[in-house]
Amino acid sequence: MKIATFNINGIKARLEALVAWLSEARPDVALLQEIKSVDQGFPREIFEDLGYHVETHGQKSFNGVAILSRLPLEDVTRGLPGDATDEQARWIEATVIGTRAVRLAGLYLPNGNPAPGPKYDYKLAWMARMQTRARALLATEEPVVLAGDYNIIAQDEDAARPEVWRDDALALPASREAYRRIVNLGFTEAFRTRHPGPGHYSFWDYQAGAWEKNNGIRIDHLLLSPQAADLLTDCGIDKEIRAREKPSDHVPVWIELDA
DNA sequence: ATGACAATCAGAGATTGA
Repeated sequence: MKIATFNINGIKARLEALVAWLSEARPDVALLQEIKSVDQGFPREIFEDLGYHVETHGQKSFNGVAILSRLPLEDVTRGLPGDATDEQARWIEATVIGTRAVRLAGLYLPNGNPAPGPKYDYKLAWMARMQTRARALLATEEPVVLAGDYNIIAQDEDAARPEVWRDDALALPASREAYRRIVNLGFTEAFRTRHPGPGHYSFWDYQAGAWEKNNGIRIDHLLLSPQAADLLTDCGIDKEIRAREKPSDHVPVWIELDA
């Protein structure tokens, strides 16, 4: 079972690029972030025609997450628990049924800039809520994958120029600590089990020739419960699609599970 | 210190992103 996470930065703007990547990479499941569309505006028929089930949790203009799956999905839930007043669409869960069932969460973690400030407070509060939900999912002792745009540079080696991120919400000590509190519940960060060391990125800014200079950061992650980590056979980043026409500023990160 | 660049909504330019 191949599971990918991809911040597409707008479904309308990314339709052609997304369809092309799906046709080549052929993930069984694609967890999408920043669809920037309401549910009714998501072009679900295009993906259904490609053989995907489509589940969305959208919002007008901003945010929005979706799951595309060639395998059946069950028990779909929308929204991160813990704050009934939170109207931002950043979390969707579903159980995908392969040779065994895997619980998936697709997430778009708040950016948090500028820090300090209300947006940063929201980011840290959101991460505390995510920690609570992650603990509950771990307690099921089933394969669980938490995948998405974490907006977290976990270590300096995850940035080409770590010094410019030092005071940024993506890399501040409090951000990294909040991320580690989630990981340290007992998750395995999939990419680092296969690819240690610097120079691996999942985002390159549109500005100032960041792609051409390989001035990237690695902020898209897949966290695996112990039962999911047991099933991991491969992990990678589809870096090359960043060089195509009209790309997202993020690229897909994927895992292969024996499930 | 600012803006670069892109997407959205709207129909200009503000807002958001990372």
